[in-house]
Amino acid sequence: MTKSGRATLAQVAELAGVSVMTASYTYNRPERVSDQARAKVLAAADQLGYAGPDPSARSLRRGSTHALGVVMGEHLSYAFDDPEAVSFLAGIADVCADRGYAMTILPITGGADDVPRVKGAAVDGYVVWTTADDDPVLAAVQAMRRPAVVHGGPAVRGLGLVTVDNRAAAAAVGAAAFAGARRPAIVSFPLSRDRVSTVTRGDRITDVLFPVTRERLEGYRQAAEDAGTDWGDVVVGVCARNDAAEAERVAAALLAAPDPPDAIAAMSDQQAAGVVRAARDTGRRIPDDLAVTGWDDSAVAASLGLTTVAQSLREQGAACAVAALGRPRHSRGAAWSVVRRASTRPLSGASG
Amino acid sequence: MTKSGRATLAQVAELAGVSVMTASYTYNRPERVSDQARAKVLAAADQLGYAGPDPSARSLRRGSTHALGVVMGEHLSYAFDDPEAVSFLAGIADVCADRGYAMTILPITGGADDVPRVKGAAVDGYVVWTTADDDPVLAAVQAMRRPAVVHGGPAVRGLGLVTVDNRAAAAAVGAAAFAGARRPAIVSFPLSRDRVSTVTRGDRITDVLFPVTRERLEGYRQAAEDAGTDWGDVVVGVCARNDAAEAERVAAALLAAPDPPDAIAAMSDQQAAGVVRAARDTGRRIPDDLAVTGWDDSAVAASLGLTTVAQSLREQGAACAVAALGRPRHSRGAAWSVVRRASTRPLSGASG
DNA sequence: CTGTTAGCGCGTTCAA
DNA sequence: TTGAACGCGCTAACAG
Repeated sequence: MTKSGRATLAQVAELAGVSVMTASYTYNRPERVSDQARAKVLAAADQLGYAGPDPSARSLRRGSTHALGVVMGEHLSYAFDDPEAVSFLAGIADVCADRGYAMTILPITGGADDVPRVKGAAVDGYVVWTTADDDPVLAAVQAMRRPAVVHGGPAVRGLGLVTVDNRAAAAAVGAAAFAGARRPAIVSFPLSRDRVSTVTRGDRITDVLFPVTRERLEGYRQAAEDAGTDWGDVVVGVCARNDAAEAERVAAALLAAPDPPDAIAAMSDQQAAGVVRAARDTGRRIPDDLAVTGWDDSAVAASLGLTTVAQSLREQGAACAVAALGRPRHSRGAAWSVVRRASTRPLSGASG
Repeated sequence: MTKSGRATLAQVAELAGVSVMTASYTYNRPERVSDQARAKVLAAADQLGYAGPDPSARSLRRGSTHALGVVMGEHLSYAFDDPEAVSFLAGIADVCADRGYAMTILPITGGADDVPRVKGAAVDGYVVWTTADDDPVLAAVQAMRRPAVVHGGPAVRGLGLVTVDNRAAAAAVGAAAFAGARRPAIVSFPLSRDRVSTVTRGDRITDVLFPVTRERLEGYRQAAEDAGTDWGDVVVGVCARNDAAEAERVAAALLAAPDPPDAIAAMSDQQAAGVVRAARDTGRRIPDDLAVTGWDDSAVAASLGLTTVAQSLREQGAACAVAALGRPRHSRGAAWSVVRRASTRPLSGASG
């Protein structure tokens, strides 16, 4: 036994009276070892309480860990509070379980030691959940020179990217949200990692560092302008997180303003659910008094009858994992579609 | 560079014109190296594209990985479909993020190679999600001789255990479920890992290999007998998984029987939600025609007004992680309580 | 089928 | 403050 109380393969071999390689083969290529030798090795291992080759030593020797690193952005524990993030993880898990890879979720907290933590994890590749352009974790992943895929964005040189066309999807669902509306508004994800929550107007928004948020805002802007409203007249409630409760508060604030919106495009079904609650609390009917759209087509969208963007985070997670375990290819273009339900007004026939 | 295209610390040291240890100190104890030497090392590292010490080599040398292994039982991807399991993972994530540990979820599939997969993961300790007495993964974890904690059960020699007193909690919530009932029934988790779904009676159930299921059945049995019903007269619908849709089908079957139940105790709020749907579909009022109880006090319990057992899987996950990262102590006795809502009949004043 | 050699990349130890 | 040697535990490659 070593000082740590753990037996080594060499000790097992010695006790069994065989060479170390015979012992190693017993675990790695049992068919190449005589039954007799194998039995001796296993008996010795049993006697010493040897549980098999040490995984770290094996990884060092083999040059691969059989583990996929997952970087969930900001604070790790939030990932499990966001149902869409959980779907994404499920997709990764599907692939990992299938290929026998461990799924190593890296402990991001938003603090200064995120980078050493990412660099210190023994993994063969990385999947990075949507983050901001200036997230230092991206450079850390890039520096590791292993296969890596970013979900959502930003695009990073050398890393793969799996995402839907957020701008086009936002324009499409925004068209449904803002059809026949005179005062369109937006409930948005945060603009940058400092996650300040604020109410502003379209033309006062600059420096959006989360690419997903930026692209969706661009799509909504186009939809608003197509519907005849200036971007400067579109009120945007920016939330700190993707969360129904906060969206409800922000929506309540918007609806209490002197010139309240009659259509709100949110960035997730969670947020849209909060908007719906705020609308009901102020006695508004949906969609007549307020049209609402979400994003993701989750269970809550179906139950509330929300018009939304359907996409499969689970499939996207799986695609990320597959790419990160092989050659990452830039594969812009996950599937999406707009699901029209009763939370929006009918589109007017012609656009003129 | 090595053949794998990756620079080593030795190469960095050579290029920088310093010894390997100076380069190593640059990364591990920067304060012990002169600014000058450190600058040379970092410049060389930059030039070679060296991303820092190799995690596997470092783990081997240090004897620790800074990663916590998580074994989620059966098929890994189901874990993300069960909201309570996700809460549990969130609790583990809280602790891991706090202590800078990676959270390595091991790829269990229910197949023969689960054991090598568990033994092959480079982790410092294990948290094992509730499983069956005969799950070979338990012996594998035990053989690793590292700190390990089982959630729920079974109790394994040498491993910690974090759980509520399922028997007592089931007896308590069962008392609420079966108060004033003449034909109590149960919707149960699976009995063993083969997960057969079946409808049976209490006295025909033997060999329950999932200890959590077994203990809850014992508690429900006590509650049924206290309410004056023989265990042999209690119908038990066994589901293959913890899932609202399956519970709904099973409940529908129970309710369609000649002598249908007037009270159903389920084993999760998910299941109870399915039972509620089945009850509504057959025009039953709750609790007058059918009393229903769940377990977990999740969001759905509140929204449906379910009487249920409150426990915090998140806290239990955190407790498991803390124990698995330190000395595991047998700590039976996570907190629980019964939350009474409108899905059950009032308890009769006296018992007699 | 079994053994020998030679490291994988790093960090502790001890000496300078 | 820096350096040299050694081994963490294992396995690929090559004999025999």
